[in-house]
Amino acid sequence: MNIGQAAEASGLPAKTIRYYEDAGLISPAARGANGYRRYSDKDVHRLRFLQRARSLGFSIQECRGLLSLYDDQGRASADVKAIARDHLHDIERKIAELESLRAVLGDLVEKCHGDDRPDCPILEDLAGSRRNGRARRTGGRD
Amino acid sequence: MNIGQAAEASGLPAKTIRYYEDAGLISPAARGANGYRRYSDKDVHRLRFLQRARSLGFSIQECRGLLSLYDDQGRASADVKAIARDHLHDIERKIAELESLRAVLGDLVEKCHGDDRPDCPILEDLAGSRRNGRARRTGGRD
DNA sequence: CCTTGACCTTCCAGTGACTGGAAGCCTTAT
DNA sequence: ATAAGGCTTCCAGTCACTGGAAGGTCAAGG
Repeated sequence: MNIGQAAEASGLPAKTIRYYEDAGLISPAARGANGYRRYSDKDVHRLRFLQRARSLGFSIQECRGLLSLYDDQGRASADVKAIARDHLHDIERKIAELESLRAVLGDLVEKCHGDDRPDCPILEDLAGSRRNGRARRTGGRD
Repeated sequence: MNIGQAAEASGLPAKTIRYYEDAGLISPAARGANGYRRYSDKDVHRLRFLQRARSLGFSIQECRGLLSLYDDQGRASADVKAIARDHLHDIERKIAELESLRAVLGDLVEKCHGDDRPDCPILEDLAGSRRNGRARRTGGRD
């Protein structure tokens, strides 16, 4: 099948499939006499693997690792688990960060009366007038 | 003061300050006879505003809006609140997405025994063998 | 006066993972 | 013949920086 069908079947845009080829995630597709890429069911299976892995938030690098383990019949499941667990921790860290942002922002949004008057606790916080309850940490970068 | 001091005082890297100037977030800094940028306390205050807003996850576009409201004495706090609330909703959407990922991944990680044998529920899931409890949706993009 | 080092300048390239678009070839149907 | 739709390549843009190269400036020390 051509790239369009492979895209349809895998759930990945054709552009993304070409990109994955460029990026070395998949080996260069076979070509027909007209120069079009041709995909087998096996290729599509691999593309779907990628689609699923990406939808779970694995990076391209992680997908590389997962695919190479998938191909390796002698793999240790511990290696797969390690990749997944690392990724899980990443996600948990991001959730924690976002929840802290949500707490602060939710607070500020709640405090702002949101009418046509100009005074606004949100701007006051941003401007660094720290005489509203919330403590301000210096530093504290990612 | 020079850009180094301004960076120190605002918590933003010098590179970022130059970038903000380029991006039109702040007006071009005054220059000394040597061509160095010079910053007043007022400039630093603005930089700190940006630092704080960015640390709350506001995009550059949103910072533009917040700054212009900050400058506008006749603003309506409702406009500030709208920006903040939109951003809050963004954050909440992201949290929800990540939590759903966490649920799936946590499940998979838990199921994988993680030893030196090759069979692995994580890879099975990615490969689309859907005979492990979890239902699979087709589509379901962002 | 010269050097060293820290600081500043500009400009260009790279990040991650695509996405959009231009310019042009291939195929099929009318 | 022509129009459509699909395919090809390549280039640029996204977002918010970040790193690095090449070079100018400044203060201190020998």
